[in-house]
Amino acid sequence: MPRKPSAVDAPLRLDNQICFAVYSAAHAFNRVYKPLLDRLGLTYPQYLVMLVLWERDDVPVKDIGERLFLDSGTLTPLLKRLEAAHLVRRTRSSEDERQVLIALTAQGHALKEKARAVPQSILAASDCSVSELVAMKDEIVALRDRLNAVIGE
Amino acid sequence: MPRKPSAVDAPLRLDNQICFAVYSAAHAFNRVYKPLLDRLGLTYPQYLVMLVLWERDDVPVKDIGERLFLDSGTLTPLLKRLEAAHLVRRTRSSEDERQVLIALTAQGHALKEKARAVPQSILAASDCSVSELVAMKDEIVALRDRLNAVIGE
DNA sequence: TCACATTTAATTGTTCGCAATTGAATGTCG
DNA sequence: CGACATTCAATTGCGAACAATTAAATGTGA
Repeated sequence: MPRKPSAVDAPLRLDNQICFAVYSAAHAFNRVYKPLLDRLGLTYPQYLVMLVLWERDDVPVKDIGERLFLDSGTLTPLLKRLEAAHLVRRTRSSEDERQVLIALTAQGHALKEKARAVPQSILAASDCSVSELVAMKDEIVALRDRLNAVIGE
Repeated sequence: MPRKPSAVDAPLRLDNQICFAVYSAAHAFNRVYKPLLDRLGLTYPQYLVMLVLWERDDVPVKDIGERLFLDSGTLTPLLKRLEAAHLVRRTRSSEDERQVLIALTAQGHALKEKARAVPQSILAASDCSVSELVAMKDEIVALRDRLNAVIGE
């Protein structure tokens, strides 16, 4: 009969790590998105920033960062690349000169229409019902929020 | 009464993206792991490599890559850093000189004992029962595998 | 008003992650 | 055996991600 793997080692086994499940799923998503986003000329993090801006633009960098859990060290160069691609404009706020406001250009707004094809393709690749995906998403968000609550306490 | 948000925009809303749930959960995990792994002198991806090697070492780079879904472009420099930290040894296989075998040093083996404290802390931070976490992990792995199946077809 | 703390982006340096390419070793087929 | 393809690791270049620091603008309290 097959030898049972040591029980004391179970907590350190790779396949028992939920963090690795999440980590590897994130990379899998990235690889599925890649060819879709190439057509839009966006990377995946850039796509996330555009999602935020398509909901509401003319917002400070900080707001985008809070929404995506990213800091200026990540966002500043990313936003400069979006500016170089003529998708956004970066302007100092006149009320508070510490803030840099990010606004969509006409091109940036227009890209939203091309982007509508993306979620459909992702749904198809997930090979899963919408309701199942929504349930999973809610569970993962709840876990994420519990993890974030522990940070900095 | 509050205006209902446009239904056509729902698929592009950030909070409806399961990919963003996964992406942001992965970053949240990373932030929770950071202080724990700092004590071991490891980054999170380095920790994953060590988990693989603690199960079985003296394996080629390729095997580690298949296990973690990473390629040599990521692993080669990472393994060189682990070697510089005296946790692994990198040796060309004599049977097949294309392969580089990764073996743990005594220090690398010893670090496993210190690492046993990590999963407990993560479980506590998750604020969730083991059975719930296992169920979520299995769902996420199944989704990941479906996504990976779509890639390259 | 003035010293001081806080906020906001930007910058620097290190480590991933991946595409694309290279070069050496090995396999395969005529 | 010999041309050819394949495999494997390493390399290069670019774009995140984050810690730590900096600098400027703003807020606060004596």
